[in-house]
Amino acid sequence: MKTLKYSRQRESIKSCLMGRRDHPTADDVYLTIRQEYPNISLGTVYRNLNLLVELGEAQKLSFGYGPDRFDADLTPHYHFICRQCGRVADLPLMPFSDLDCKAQQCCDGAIDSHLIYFYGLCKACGSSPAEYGRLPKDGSL
Amino acid sequence: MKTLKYSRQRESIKSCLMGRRDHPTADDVYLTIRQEYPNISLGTVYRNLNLLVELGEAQKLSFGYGPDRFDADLTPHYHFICRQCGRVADLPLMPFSDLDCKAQQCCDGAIDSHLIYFYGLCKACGSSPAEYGRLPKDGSL
DNA sequence: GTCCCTGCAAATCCTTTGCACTCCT
DNA sequence: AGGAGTGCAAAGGATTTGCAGGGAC
Repeated sequence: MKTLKYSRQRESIKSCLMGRRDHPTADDVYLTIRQEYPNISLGTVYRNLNLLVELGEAQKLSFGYGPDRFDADLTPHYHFICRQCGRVADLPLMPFSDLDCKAQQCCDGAIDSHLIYFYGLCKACGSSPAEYGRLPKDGSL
Repeated sequence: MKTLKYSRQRESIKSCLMGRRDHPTADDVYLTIRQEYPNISLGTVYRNLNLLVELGEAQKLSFGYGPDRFDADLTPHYHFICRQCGRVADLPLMPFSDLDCKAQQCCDGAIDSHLIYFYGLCKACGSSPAEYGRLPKDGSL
């Protein structure tokens, strides 16, 4: 088992992530941290974000559109993803505290957590559905 | 709006996906289809899998470990992912038919579906947790 | 004939990794 | 001193895309 050693960069990444309610990508975090530590590298950001996830201090959100997002908000909440513009929004309600227990009953392994993603069209996109529902190619996630 | 035109490849990809209960990656599908159409290209497989998803005839599963998976089983069921070995298993129970409605109440957009991922350690991995819970580097997903 | 679809290869995007060096402890 | 963490750059993996030719309608 490895021993964790303090690093300013990790501390900064952690507090950056905890301080925002949007769902930043690794690159978003990188751009922010760079204001304080201009020499930090994207690799370091990835390494530390992954570490935070492994330590259970953050969640990684992968919902199928664009790069992964990170979320330090560990209170029960779920996410809504717009199929068209890719926007990610919190859904504050529904603390399904017994969901893991229910799932456990039909599962061989030991469940410790779950993630729920809701998909649809956000208000802005609902009136103008794209062909096939394809996402735009620009980075407007 | 584009008009769809028939193609043998798309038909084969679709029936391949509908015929299997595992959760194949694009490459898995590619390797299978190649037995029937040795000249098919991976790009075509990706194009058609994405098309099937856009048409609502398949789901793309992105849960944060390894490449995306595809699933043509649209009946209500959720997935369990082993944090250590990356195995993906169906959880047959829990048809939360009212979940979208509940979520709709705290959401601006128009929800049309949801995906639930349960995480934990599968039976085989449960007895030997990895350091930090890191996944193995080999492709054993 | 027109336009969609394909195969191929190159390009792109995201993420991880090797290495030499630095910073904690 | 020892070893974990960093910056940099290169590598890696997954997915998309441009283009010329082939197939559906």
